[in-house]
Amino acid sequence: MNNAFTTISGAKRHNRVTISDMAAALGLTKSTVSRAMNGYPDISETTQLRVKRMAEKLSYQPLSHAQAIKTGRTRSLGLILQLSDHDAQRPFLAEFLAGVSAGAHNEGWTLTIAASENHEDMIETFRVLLRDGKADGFILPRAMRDDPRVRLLREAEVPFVLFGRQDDDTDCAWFDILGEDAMRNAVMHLVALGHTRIGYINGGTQYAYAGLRKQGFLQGMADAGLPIDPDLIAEDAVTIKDGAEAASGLLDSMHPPTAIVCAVDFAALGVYRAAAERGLTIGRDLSVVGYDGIPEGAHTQPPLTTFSVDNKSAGERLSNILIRRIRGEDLTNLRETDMATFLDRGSTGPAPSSKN
Amino acid sequence: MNNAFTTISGAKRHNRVTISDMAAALGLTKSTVSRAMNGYPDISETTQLRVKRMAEKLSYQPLSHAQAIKTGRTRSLGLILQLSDHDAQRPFLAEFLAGVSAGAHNEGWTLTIAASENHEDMIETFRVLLRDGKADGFILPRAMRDDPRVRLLREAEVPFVLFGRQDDDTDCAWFDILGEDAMRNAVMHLVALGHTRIGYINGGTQYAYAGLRKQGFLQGMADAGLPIDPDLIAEDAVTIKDGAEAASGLLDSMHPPTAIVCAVDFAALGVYRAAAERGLTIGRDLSVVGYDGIPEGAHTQPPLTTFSVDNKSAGERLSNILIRRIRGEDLTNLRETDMATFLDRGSTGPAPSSKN
DNA sequence: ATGAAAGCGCTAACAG
DNA sequence: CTGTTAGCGCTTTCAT
Repeated sequence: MNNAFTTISGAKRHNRVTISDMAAALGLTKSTVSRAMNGYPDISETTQLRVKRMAEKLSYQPLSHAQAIKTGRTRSLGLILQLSDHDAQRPFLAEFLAGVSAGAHNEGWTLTIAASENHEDMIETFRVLLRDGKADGFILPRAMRDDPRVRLLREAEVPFVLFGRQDDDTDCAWFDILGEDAMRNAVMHLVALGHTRIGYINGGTQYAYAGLRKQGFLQGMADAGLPIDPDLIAEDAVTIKDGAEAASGLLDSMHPPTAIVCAVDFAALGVYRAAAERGLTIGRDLSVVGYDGIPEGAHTQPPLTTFSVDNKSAGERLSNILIRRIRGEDLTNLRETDMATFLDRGSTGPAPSSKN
Repeated sequence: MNNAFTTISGAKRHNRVTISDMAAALGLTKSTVSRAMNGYPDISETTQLRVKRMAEKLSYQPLSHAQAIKTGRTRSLGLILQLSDHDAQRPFLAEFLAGVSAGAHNEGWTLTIAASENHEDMIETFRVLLRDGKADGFILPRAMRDDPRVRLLREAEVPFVLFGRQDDDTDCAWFDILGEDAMRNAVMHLVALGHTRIGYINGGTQYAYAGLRKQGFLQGMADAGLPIDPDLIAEDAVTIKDGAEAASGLLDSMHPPTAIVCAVDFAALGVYRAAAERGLTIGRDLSVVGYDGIPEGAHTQPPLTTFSVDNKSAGERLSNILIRRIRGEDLTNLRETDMATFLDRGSTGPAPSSKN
């Protein structure tokens, strides 16, 4: 261990300002400084201020590891990415991470991430991160209807926050986008254009969002007084391929739809593929609405109408909620939501040729 | 601070096995255990083994914060994502993270990531992470020809490893994919099919890869004895839009190419768009080769011929290199490379109609 | 309202 | 080779 790097990347590289420096500079003891920094009520207002000003001046920031050794907390958020998931997760990952990271950074926290290949792997990763105190709490993206991560963390009494909902969300803080509203609005939009035969391609059924979005679609149809044709509803499409297959089913049915609503953006891209194979022109023979996570620039053919989601601000809000929970606020029943943004790229009514 | 969560997520949640437990169980002192665990040579083979066995048995793992307080190192890799970058970074991010994370995890390390919006932001983030000892070293993705991050870390004497090359790579450990070979092979492949007018759309010029890949293309042309037509070479295309614009230029030139090689996959998708606008059928009127980062499932129209990159194993190797550097190995001049994988999806020779 | 003192889990001189 | 001792930077009783 006695080589160049040991010293270089070793301990007291840049003589950091420590709590002792603070104490000396202020003529107080370390313990007073500590309590003042942590806002204990038994320290006088005056001292609190004096200490905090000095911290500012000397740019003193308690070393999180040193704190962690006593408190067990390290000011770090954990995020475990599940990669066995379908590709759909990928396009918005960067934005989402940017948000989470920003939210953490603003409060002086950091983000520890790990990727897991499968379920056992994931559980194991959680355990290691917790055992070694690498994360004080977790952000759980892509909530599943009955999420095993939730069971695990609930039982371990570790703070967490969900991106998405739960069938049973007691004691869960969550944030979600109201995809059901988007789906309902999609229907209304298409109905206003004159469509009456509207298909629906749902997303991954193990996820909470699928049930909700489907409800939104059904609600929209009901609101418009349109009947539901089971032949025009497909489930569980999360990739382009899935979407293409589902769309093929709908388009080849006895009575094909003039418009298709997709719960997942990738599925919408699949609809394009299926339509092309059948010589159908999107925007004339068929209208497509996609719920959007794919960043604008990554689209070859963006759905004509889309509901885009601000994944970055979602990440930021999730960070904030989690940090507050870890700090001790009782947010076990916090529910926050955001709307997807409507974005029309020129969808049209049903083609005159379509005879329904 | 005195509420439910303080205790819950607080310190000695699960009574961890400490070095004292080890010492007691072994009838040794903490210091001996410590040195044995760290493989100091002044501890007898026998003891080393005894200690390590016991660690295994009790599943003792030194608490990284506690170590960090003395050593300054926390067994954590840093990764700062630059988001102002173009979208191209996004599709392979998940795979890349999976790799980095796996590489870290295998050695018992963790991954701390942060996102930065712009350059100042990034520098600031580096400083904070270093000052607070949140990362022992950094992985720098998307190496630029003359990378400011490299200057910063070199000067601060902090270990790092580059994904990509440097104009001046003295004292830099790096790993890179041989994109230049892929480009050269792309040309040879097209030439073998009978193409002679081959266009080239290069990637972001500030990145090291652009110069290299272009060289590879030129080399391929030279090897084939084909002349270079400057009209058939475009620069700096990293998005679909860029690619479409560049392709438009080439296709509308006096003497359009029968095939186009793209340094960046997104640009290849742009070529598809431009071709479609001109009524050209890919695979008949025009062949396209793309250097691939877009995961298979995320393609609407994958380039006919592609060189796909294993971003996951790249991440893994980068982790490993960095960890070894941090541990003190002198790898300042390590250069590792990998090949892109050739993947033909049925590209064809020039259309008979094209008269050149 | 503040200080003194002990200790968190670990490493690292210095002895012997 | 191993034990003794002294911290690292911070928090936290317990006094005062």
